[in-house]
Amino acid sequence: MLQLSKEKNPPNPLKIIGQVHRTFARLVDAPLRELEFAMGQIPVLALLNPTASLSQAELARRVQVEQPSMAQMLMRMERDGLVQRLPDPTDKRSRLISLTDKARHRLPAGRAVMDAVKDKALEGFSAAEVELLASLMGRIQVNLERAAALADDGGSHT
Amino acid sequence: MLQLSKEKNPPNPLKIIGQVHRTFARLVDAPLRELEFAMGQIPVLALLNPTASLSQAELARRVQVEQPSMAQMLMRMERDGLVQRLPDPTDKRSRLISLTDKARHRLPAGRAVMDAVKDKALEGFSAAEVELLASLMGRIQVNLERAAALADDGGSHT
DNA sequence: CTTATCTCAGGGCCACTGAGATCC
DNA sequence: CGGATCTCAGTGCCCCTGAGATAA
Repeated sequence: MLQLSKEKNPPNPLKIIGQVHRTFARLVDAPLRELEFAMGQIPVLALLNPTASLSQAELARRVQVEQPSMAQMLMRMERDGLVQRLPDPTDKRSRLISLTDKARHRLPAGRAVMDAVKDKALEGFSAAEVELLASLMGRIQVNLERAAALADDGGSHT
Repeated sequence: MLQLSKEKNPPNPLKIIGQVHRTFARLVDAPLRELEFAMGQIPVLALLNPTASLSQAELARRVQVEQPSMAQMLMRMERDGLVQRLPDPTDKRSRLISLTDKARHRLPAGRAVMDAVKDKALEGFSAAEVELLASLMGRIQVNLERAAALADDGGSHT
């Protein structure tokens, strides 16, 4: 049971990625909550910033979420006065989503929260290391998205 | 406003970490579901594997979750026949959690699912790159946990 | 009495599937 | 008609706080 050998288990980056994500989320949650933001909303807010008007379907595509998931999130955001949905003059099915003044004013503070925790996370990293990390993570994301695409339309043909 | 320059925005690894985590979760979710596992349960199963008996509080500490969160997760796992709670003979408050045969039998398959997607994610990575990535991520996790600890007990004394 | 363990109650977020209405 | 857009209804998972019961 001693296992003195220097833990030769191959390191598992995916595992640590999960932990980092959760810890980051926990740190960012409370301060964002005070701005009436939630972490998952930040990408949506960024897409609409400052005066863009996108449809629900378009937002879902960009954030890579199913449409009902996006609908639900926009409901919460509308409830909290962050976005408004205006009828699309060119397509009666669709409504165009845009930021409210409130969201526009608070978004910088939200970004600041995210950045502050990000900076803490990257403390002690050189610019080169940050770039290297981003590059490695980017490759992983590409790999996973390819696998996800295959699972979607390639998994059914047999 | 054109910003033709090749997006010189400093790369943000934390952002990509979130995306990777979500994509990974989506890929792993369906196959795990068939084994009646959920992704968040894997760490718990691993801690109990193969014949450990831990208390709810201990599990919560190890997985870094609040106790009621762990209680709820264990409820789902007990409902699905993955764990059992036996009275702790030495402490009448506590119950000791352990794996059922079913969970023990299926855990290897669950691990295989995780590993397969992990391998896809790391396709094209050299062993050195994997190790490097794990090391960088490990440093981030240390930084974030330090920040979390400060936020907990250091944030109240002023 | 203080502390630890667990339960109960309630809330919030994020994500999904399936079924339908409406409009292009 | 086929396809796109959005809504509605129902599920599931994971996480949290706050308030209590009970035992160490």
